[in-house]
Amino acid sequence: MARDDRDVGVLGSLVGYHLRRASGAFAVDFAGAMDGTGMRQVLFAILSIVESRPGINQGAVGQMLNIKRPNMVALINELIERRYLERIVAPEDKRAFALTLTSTGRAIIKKTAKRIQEHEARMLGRLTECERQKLIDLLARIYLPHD
Amino acid sequence: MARDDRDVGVLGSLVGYHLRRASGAFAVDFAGAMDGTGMRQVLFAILSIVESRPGINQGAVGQMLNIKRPNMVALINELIERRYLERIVAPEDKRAFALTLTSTGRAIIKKTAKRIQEHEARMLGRLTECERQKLIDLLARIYLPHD
DNA sequence: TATTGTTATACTCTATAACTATA
DNA sequence: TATAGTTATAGAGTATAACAATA
Repeated sequence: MARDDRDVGVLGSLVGYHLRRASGAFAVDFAGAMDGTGMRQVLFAILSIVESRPGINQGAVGQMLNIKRPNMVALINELIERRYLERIVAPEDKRAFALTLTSTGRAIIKKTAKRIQEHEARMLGRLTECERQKLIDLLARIYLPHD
Repeated sequence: MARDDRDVGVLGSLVGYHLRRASGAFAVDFAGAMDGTGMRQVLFAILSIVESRPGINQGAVGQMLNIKRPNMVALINELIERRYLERIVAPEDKRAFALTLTSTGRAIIKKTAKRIQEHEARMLGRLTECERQKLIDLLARIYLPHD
């Protein structure tokens, strides 16, 4: 039973509510961890995908992250302006841009990844490693299409 | 191991990323479930708390939901204009408003709560009841202050 | 015709500073 | 002086429609 001063009514039985709160808490702590770097959750996500899939185009990145194409434009421009990404016209499709990390981009990933690991450890301090794994498994089964 | 066409790099090992995606998926499906009602996650959350704690003031609601006081103003106004909430000057503190549900407010909760349960069942179709409980437990341990 | 990236636009959510009225 | 609510405002995030260049 919830402590009386935390009782939120029927809300407390809804997974969607707790997801929203936990996700918000992560976002706030993430922003704090990135203080002074200009890094944001969505920018790190894009960089991570390009690192893993060099030459990918921005539409494909957006699809993987569920970001609409018009909203990708400013995000990619921002990463280009910061010299984290390079874009060249894709040889096999002149409509698309092939994205790759610059050395500056690799450096910012390395720098921020360390802080992000600390941030994760801070947020998950009351979970065992087993629970952490189970949490990722449960979350992925919520939002990923089934196999 | 992630299917190759879903590989997002280091991102995939971060709880914060999966939380963000799962929370986003819930938000989208919630909005669809509320189609035509004008209900939103944050409005339902406020109504649920007022239902559970009649006479509460808006600052206290905001604290429970982690909503800044300036941002509460428009939300409460919206709920008042829709006749879901009433506010009276709190007898014991003339600065504050005591919030209570109207009969219309109780009706919209009843109507939407049914659809929200269906929405939750849809989103959690691949989790057992045990996993659903465990998920709430893990999420609450992430964002709630420890006892 | 369909797709990639783009522009323009609008709405929601979130955050801070400064005000008012009460305490 | 501190607190409850308010106003004004600005930055993110997110959504749709329409366009140019290319497929």
